[in-house]
Amino acid sequence: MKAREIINRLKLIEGAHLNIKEISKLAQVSTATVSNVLNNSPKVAQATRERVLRVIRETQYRPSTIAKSLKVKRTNLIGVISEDITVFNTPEIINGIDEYTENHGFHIILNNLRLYQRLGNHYADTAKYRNFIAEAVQILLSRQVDGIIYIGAHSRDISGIIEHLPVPIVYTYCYSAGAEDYAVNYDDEAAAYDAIQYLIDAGHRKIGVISGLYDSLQSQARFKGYQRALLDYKLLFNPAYLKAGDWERESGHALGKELLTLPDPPTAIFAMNDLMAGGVIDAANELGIAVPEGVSLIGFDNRECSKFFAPPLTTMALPLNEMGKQAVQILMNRIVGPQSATDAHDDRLKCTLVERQSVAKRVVSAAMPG
Amino acid sequence: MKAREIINRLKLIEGAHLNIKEISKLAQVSTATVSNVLNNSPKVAQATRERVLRVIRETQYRPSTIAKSLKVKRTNLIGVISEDITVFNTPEIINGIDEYTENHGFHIILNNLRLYQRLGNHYADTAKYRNFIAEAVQILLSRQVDGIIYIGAHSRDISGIIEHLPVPIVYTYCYSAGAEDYAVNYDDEAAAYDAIQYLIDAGHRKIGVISGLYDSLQSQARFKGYQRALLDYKLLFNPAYLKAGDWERESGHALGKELLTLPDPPTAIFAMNDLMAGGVIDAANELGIAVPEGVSLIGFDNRECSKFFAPPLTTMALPLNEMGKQAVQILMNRIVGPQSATDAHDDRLKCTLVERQSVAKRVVSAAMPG
DNA sequence: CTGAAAGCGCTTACAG
DNA sequence: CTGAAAGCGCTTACAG
Repeated sequence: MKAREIINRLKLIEGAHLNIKEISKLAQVSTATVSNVLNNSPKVAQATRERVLRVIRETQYRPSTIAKSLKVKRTNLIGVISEDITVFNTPEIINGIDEYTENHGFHIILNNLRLYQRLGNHYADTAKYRNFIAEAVQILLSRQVDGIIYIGAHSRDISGIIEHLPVPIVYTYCYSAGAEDYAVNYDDEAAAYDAIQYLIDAGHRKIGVISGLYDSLQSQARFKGYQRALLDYKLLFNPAYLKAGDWERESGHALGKELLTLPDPPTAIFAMNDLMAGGVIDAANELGIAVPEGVSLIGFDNRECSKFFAPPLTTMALPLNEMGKQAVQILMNRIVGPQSATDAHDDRLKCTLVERQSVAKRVVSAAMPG
Repeated sequence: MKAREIINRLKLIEGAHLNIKEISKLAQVSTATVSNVLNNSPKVAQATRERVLRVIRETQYRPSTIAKSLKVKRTNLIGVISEDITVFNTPEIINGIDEYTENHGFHIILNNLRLYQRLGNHYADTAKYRNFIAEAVQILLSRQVDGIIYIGAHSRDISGIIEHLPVPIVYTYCYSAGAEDYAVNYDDEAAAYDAIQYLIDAGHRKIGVISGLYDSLQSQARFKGYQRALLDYKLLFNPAYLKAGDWERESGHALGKELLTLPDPPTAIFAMNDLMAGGVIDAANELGIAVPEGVSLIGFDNRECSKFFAPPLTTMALPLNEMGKQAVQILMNRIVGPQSATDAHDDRLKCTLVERQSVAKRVVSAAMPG
């Protein structure tokens, strides 16, 4: 068989890739026909198609995506810029992106900014920052990506850092307020509301809060959710129950202690992240107060470690996977049709409570609403 | 100015990319010359170079990597296949890869197998497994990657799963015993040796061990390191001090209890991962034994949660970042010169102990060696 | 030092 | 239904 011969000869050449021309010769058709069967064009006769397919199979021919991309001006490649892939949120978001792209013939080219590693705690050093991002964007563009997803290391506004782009971009785990920008995040306010509601449903009326850095977007939004829940359930806001932390475990420890040693201490505490919730557990242990019997506790983030706390922490899980999926979905809509108007510019996905063992039910007088 | 006019006209076209031909016209040279300045060829006159450079700057021209790749048959793209990016080891390894590639003009195209998500606890289901991997490899090859890095989700032998490839591949966080294969991992035996040595140096003579699954490569290698340290320090191996766990926290709890309730209990325990070390802490708490005063404890992996244990856990840190760097370095050596013979086929990097607060010093009689 | 031309491996009107 | 040919945006001998 002639084909076999040629194949065998080609196999001898180290790492030889066949091209469409060689396939067309082996199948005795034109390259156009090979291309047509490759792309499932209906206009090729069944017999011809089968002949070509057989040659492709036998030669294990793999068409060059590169060459195709050059011609069709579409790479089916999306650039993912992550501020820092070692931050807990990022891998899951990438996982979500990847799941979607894989099912749609797209692939990811990753550009990891390594912000924490390079900037340490000066990750807010905007000048360097801008440069890193601009570079990453240029690199991705020269690779002809069809679109870009930008994954923040923590929620904040990065409006105006990335200038007008020839391809669509969507932000996730960060905000951008430009009129044309799309961002997908989770709904901090609703999540806080749900957490408080859960505590109220469990019979708690005196609910302390340890916030993150007071001026952060998240702290503000979550505080709003807290207030709204109080309002809806006709509970009084007691300012003594509100403590502003800094996201670190130690602040949960210190502020937890303050809360728990109040003359009329809260029966439940909402810590705005799991780390600070861990600090509250430390404080409770020191004071000989059992969690959840003495004080109930609810965290935020569903960090891996939270399930190893003693007791395992009830906490709000972030919809990380979904954020990735949603981001890439919006991006792909914009790639195919730039004006698919149905997508939200500022999408906020729901968090879900994961119930573990840090919240206890309290009996409450029947007169209470809710 | 003529250039300006043309540029402005071009800017009007939505998302228009300039190409080398247009640049050559604007600079009044041939495309060959533009290409030469782009590639820093020395054979272009200074004046010409500057003229071209200026046009490039003014137009913000970005050469197409795609087109270049097609011509030079090199994409400077390396394919990264991760078994599961949400597993704790993977992001750091990718971080290391990325750091190296970025400095060498290479980029990463990521293919995440999502094994845990798709196979659940059946991640050893080799049939499906093989398929996923084979697919990923084909996809990466059709994208013309110059090489592949395969990141395992846990150390194990995956020899023979990936067949002969037209591009080099290096494995990390898993083994492949093929004669032509390269793998980079960490040195389990040395790490265990170092951990035990550390305990011995701190004055411990009765050292318990909780291994992972007994038949895993890691457990075996680490057990060897344990034995060797005992031997070197002339300590007797007491079989009662060896317990085989299953990597889960609960087994650390149960086996820790067994160890601590022995008639002559160990004064220190080496748990082969942080999760089981956490279980030992649980056991100690239940028995009213303080860590490290009552029993010293050392873990393995330096998982993020280990620093939140009470007390913060002393543990072996995995050289994840370095593994990524080393893997890509070997890969790049093989890409440029397939026969760079100096690289180890089975590279094992050193772990480093991170000292926290779970190990206490013990006074030991002067007669003891070491 | 510079340019004309061929070619990388595909796709896509277009003609037949 | 099939094929010849042009072209995507680069690079690279080669000639001058």
